[in-house]
Amino acid sequence: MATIKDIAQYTGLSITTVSIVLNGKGARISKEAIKRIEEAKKILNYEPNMLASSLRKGSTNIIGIVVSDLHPYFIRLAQLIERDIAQYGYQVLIVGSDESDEKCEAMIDNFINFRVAGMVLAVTSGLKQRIVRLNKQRIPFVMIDRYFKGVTANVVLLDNFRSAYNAVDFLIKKGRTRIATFHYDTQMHHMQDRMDGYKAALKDNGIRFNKKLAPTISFSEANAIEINGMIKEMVEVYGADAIFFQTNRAALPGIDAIFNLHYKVPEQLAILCFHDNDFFKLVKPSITAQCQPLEELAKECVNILLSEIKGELKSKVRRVFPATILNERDST
Amino acid sequence: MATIKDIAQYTGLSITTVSIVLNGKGARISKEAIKRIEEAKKILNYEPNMLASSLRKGSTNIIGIVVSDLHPYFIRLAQLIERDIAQYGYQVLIVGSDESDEKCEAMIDNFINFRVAGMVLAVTSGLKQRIVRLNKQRIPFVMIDRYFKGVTANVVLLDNFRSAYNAVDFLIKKGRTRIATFHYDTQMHHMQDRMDGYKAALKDNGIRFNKKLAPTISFSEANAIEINGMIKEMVEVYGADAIFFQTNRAALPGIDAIFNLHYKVPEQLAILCFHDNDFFKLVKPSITAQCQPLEELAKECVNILLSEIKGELKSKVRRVFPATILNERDST
DNA sequence: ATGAAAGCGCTAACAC
DNA sequence: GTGTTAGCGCTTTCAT
Repeated sequence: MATIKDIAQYTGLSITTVSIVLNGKGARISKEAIKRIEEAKKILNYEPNMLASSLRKGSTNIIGIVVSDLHPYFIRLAQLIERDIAQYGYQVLIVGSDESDEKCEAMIDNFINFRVAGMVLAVTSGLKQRIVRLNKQRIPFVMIDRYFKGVTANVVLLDNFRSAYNAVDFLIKKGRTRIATFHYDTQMHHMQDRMDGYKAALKDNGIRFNKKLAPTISFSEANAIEINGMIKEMVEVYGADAIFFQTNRAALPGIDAIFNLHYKVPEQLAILCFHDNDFFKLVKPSITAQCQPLEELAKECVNILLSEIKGELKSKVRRVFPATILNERDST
Repeated sequence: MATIKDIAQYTGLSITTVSIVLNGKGARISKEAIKRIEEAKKILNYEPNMLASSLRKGSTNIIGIVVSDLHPYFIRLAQLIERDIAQYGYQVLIVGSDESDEKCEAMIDNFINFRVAGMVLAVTSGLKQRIVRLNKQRIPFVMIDRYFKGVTANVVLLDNFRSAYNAVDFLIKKGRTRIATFHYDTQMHHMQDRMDGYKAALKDNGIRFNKKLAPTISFSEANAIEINGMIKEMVEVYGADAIFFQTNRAALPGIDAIFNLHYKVPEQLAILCFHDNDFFKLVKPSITAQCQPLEELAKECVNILLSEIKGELKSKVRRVFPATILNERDST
């Protein structure tokens, strides 16, 4: 593949001149030289080698995003981040770890090895030590949605406690008293916050927390058969009159189960999901869900990242975004 | 950030020795040296610089995937490709062009600038010349799903003609005679193939093609209001008794419209989609859709890419995958 | 078993 | 306006 050296030889100019022109800093170079260089570039099918230029410059213009899963929520977030940060000349690359600690860590390492300018991380639960080490490595990064207690780092997240609280409170105000949910077998604080919000809303409304209405399931995978059985038990044995799905990974098989069991929604059983989805308005009855302030999350990520890259950030930032609005539909 | 030079200084060994050990080729290096190097690596928080090593080696281990849109179909495909090609030591990076020619071309350029080992491309319609140039640049790549007539390149795709043919034939066998669809305003051959399959199935069953039942809409964006109006006209003016959605971008607002218009599905109007979606079985009535041989597509992509990278491919390959199976549900 | 040195393609400080 | 040169961090050939 052609190099600037080839262009220099072809045009009879020096490497420097070629480099200056190719980088658009050709103000002080003669029109004649510029023309010849542009011509040679086309003819030789020149493609700049970012490995070389980034190595030399000591940095890339890439922002690496590692998310736990490539679901629509994170894809959308990445697109918003991309849109915002493109103005500053950065490109965005997104990878998904499938909730695997090993993959997540490997992906972070890969980004570092490629000397990305910064990272946005929605990490898996086992990454605490890696995040601590990231700080030592002085690499600009922002955690998103997920964080670790006792670890100082920039973090941007939803108010998971408040969102869950509001959701459950909403159901109670609608007259529901036996609100079921799934408890996830994870150490991730964002999930614990949601569970705490659920419990707090019950308590503030004088309803006792009932463990039978919050059975534990796997966070990283949804076993449809297991979920089906649990829902049947919640409703038929423990009299659940509403289900609050904290994740869509469980909501999809869950809603499928509810429909197959032919419970009357919302009369017998109300449904409310933490995250919205395009299809929730298509389903009959349509599903009530919360909608997240993704734009603000993205904007804040970009702000923090840019300050961190420029070295303007004196101390780490923690931003929590207000509880989410409810898209009320037929299921509640 | 620490370099191998730092490790060399710290351990008192040479750069060469450190490099050999860090690359796991330390068979001929003393245990003692290896131990000291591993230790220094931890203490100094060393991270290899891929920019430098790739520059030196002349290649990266990255496979770049550019897709027209980050929807579930391509995400899934990318995951399958990743799984298959990881065994050969490659990593996968996926980006979406949002059906924009400029972004698509810029993303390909970026990958080339980073000297990816190969690319998988589902390009936008204006990229014909760029693909021609890619061939000249001798970069290993495989086109997927989308291709250009008259351009020699590796391509792996669904049998779009056959799939559409089978879908429409299926509807006819079910007794439908006035099958509507949307015609897309794009030059992409994969879409034209689908349209041709639609027409051929009608013809083979003795049904005349009716332009009123195949109005033209934008390929890259779905205007819900426009689609709503068109469906109303198809059904109420031109008596459509079935709709074949060739893309899910149109299917989502389309199905929404059908439900809102309260047509009886499938009695009055049958629905069939080219691509499946997790939610199609949740919707009432559930939506019949085709399912694509994604595993095979991914596997073939990987095979071709690996051969191309190794330089084993004598001539370009074109692989068309058999018509897709139908997931029959309540909407037909 | 270990080291010296060249060079991958590029940028930038400096010289003319 | 244009050229010379050093060096980014690494791998690899060739010595020792």
